[in-house]
Amino acid sequence: MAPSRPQTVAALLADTEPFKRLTPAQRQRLVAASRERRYAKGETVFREGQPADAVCIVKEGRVHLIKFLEGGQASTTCVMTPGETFCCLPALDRKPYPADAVAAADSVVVRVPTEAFHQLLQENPTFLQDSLCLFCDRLRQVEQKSCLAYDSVERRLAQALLGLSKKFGATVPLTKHELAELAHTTVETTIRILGHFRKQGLITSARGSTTISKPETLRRLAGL
Amino acid sequence: MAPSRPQTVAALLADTEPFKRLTPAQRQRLVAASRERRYAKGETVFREGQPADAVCIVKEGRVHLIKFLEGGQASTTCVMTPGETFCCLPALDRKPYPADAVAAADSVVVRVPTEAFHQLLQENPTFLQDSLCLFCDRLRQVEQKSCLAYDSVERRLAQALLGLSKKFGATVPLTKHELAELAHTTVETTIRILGHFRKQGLITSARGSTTISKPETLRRLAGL
DNA sequence: GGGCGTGTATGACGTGCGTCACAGAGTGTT
DNA sequence: AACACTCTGTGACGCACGTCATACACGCCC
Repeated sequence: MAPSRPQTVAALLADTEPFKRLTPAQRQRLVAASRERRYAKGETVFREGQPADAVCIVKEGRVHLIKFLEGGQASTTCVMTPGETFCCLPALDRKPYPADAVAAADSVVVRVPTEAFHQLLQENPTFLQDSLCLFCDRLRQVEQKSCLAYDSVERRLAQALLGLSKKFGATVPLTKHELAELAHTTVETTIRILGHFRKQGLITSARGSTTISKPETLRRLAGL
Repeated sequence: MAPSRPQTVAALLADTEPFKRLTPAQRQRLVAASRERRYAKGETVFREGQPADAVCIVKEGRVHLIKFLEGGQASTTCVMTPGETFCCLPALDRKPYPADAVAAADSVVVRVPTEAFHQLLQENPTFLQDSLCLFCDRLRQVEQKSCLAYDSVERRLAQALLGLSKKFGATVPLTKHELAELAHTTVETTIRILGHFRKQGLITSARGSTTISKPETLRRLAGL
């Protein structure tokens, strides 16, 4: 069997936006051009400012998109899980990657060359339309999120947990440190506030994971 | 002369993104469908959640895009000046307006019906491409900005001033209250920090405006 | 076993900035 | 002139949260 396992990749694409509505033949063209790569935990997939040579899809593991603020403080803007596509933005406007991408666990990533993606955009108005809608959604999300930035840490943490539970289910496999980077705060504050949540019976917490026991109450607390 | 002054509107469109590269005939079609309206200071152009019936271009005055946070606190996300187009997002995905738009001064706004805009998108791949690029830029901007949210108020104010000076020149005609809403802070803190800037000779300030005297130093302070 | 790195936890301390209270200066309106 | 309203400015106070120090539990490697 070939190391790139093309049939599996095709199945992955068939199930992820914006590739869902492509014909099998079109998908096959992308698959043929794309390559699969394994990243060890902590390894960098790409860096902010690099020319964007590929659109990426997570196949296994977990990849974090990270921005570095003034003073070197890391802030993860997004947690990508299997089946999620990231950075089609550069494929549309051919500008560099807007953030760092780092494997937060041992991961497998499918890389579709920007060229192939872009060519398909030109040829296929439906694909263009779908990509566009994906983008509009993303823009709305980001605008929404930038409003939450001014909430209290308690709220941001509650929202981070709820967002992650959509991807992972009730138990979220992130360390407190990773949660802190997501909620733009420090580990200490994160631990303290999760402590409050625990005392209220909203969550239970273990080494490397925290599980939500009362999502409703947490949602109220998050202001949603 | 007709009250909508079509020839002036055409000239306006010819000079603003994403309409620049349209042919005069195509622009004329948009102009014919669009309407000009005057808004008094404080008047609402549209509200968040309303169906988006028009793409708007500021012709005179100043329009603020405003989000209301939990607790009713207003936060202006964007200051639109003459020649700027706002809310093409809903024209692309046909979803509601994502924010309130309020005239911050007596203003004149050209409203291009979403339908006309959308139809042109379908017919004209170049126009679609240009709109797309405008969007990608906007997405990058917003992502950038959402990082700045976690900076100190001092930095956010410095950045707000510098950003505004690109549109208005050295003297920025906003009240301290408006600056506060832009930097997501309170009037009191804004006044205090502008006070520091003034003592350092970076700015001078008057009723309803502040003028930047040392943009370089301010830029350093803003971390840019 | 003993070291070492990482994740979790808790306390003490300082501070940026929001909140409240008050006041003068400018502008418009009757 | 008198009043109301907005804009600007200053001081006092409190609190959420960042910073620093310390400690213990767990896994990994020699």
